[in-house]
Amino acid sequence: MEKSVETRAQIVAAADRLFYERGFEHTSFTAIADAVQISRGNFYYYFKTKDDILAAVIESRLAATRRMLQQWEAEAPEPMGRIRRFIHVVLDNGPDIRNFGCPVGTLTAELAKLDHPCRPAATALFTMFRTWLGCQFAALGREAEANALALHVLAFSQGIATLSNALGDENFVRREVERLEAWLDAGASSRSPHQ
Amino acid sequence: MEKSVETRAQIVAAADRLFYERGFEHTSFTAIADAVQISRGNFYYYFKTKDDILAAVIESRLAATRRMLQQWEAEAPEPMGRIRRFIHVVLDNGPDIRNFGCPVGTLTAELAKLDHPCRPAATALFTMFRTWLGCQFAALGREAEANALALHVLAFSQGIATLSNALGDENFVRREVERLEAWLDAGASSRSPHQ
DNA sequence: GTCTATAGACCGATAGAC
DNA sequence: GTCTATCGGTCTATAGAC
Repeated sequence: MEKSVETRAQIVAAADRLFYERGFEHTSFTAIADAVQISRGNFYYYFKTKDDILAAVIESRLAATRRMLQQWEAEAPEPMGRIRRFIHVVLDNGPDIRNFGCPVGTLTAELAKLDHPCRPAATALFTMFRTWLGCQFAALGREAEANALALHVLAFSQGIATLSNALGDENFVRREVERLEAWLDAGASSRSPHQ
Repeated sequence: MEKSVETRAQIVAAADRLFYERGFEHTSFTAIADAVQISRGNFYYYFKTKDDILAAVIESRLAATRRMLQQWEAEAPEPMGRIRRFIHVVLDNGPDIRNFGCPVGTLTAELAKLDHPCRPAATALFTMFRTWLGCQFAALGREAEANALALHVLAFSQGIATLSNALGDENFVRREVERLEAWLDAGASSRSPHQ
């Protein structure tokens, strides 16, 4: 029983990475099974369909994101520092994003095109960030616009990730991160700096 | 001969749309042939491999983009109006972007994950917009930062498109477009409005 | 009779599913 | 480990215009 839990986790971890690097559809059962070094027969003991794996991967990402946000909260007690933490993700994960884009953005885009049943679950990843960012802006006394500000930060980051992936220009990423930080700093001190 | 050119164009048009709506990999030969109402055998008379179709589709998109930019230049003689035209695309194509994302962004992201030989060609679509936007900013007297400003507008639009597709929130799109326009207006009057 | 365009049988490989 | 469907891709046959 202990072993089965571990194997399952390994499958999810391998699928998670492969879905990110190659895309969901382009990743075959065989590729996942090979990565975990188990037979395809054994594989079906854990997951019956490919959609089941995807659901598990998304659930795992949701849990991982929740943990990451909690850690950010612990490490940065002030809302500004927390938001800055989020903004810097695109720099911290620079190489991955340059190679494969944002894991959230690219997955939701793919599932939208596939009209996949797991699409809402993937969207929940976005919502989790939005809610969290919204809370930080609310804590800054911007309750009324908290959601809009959160979405702005989210969208800005997505744009950076997309172009980083397309052009591979690290300087561009740094420049835009600075721009977003400057916007953030200006906004925290004045009431409505960017209308 | 005349007929063949027309059929070829129809194939490219159908593939273009299907690649956009369903993604490149998820679109089969059969699906394209069905859309054009020709047999699969006839299909191979025009294109030998799937990559050939993709290359033709990208080339077609490049040509279409070139035409669109020229039209914008004709319709809006001033750089500011032209840039605004670009910014408004995300509103003009609202439903498509909500359903399928940005055609350029989602294609480059997919090809990056597939490590596809056509990836550079797809990136050229981005570069075409960047160059054009850069020219407009240069015409505004911002030669030194023209490229950076162009990339900012491009990234911002990509972010809007990604979140529009993920969340389907039309109000968000309008809000962010206004924000970007405000940034543009502020930037044109002052030397360096955003650092 | 040649050339263009079309159709459809057919192939090996591999996918997901059980 | 086997099954079936479908994938991208190849091949040949043929219909009609010139």
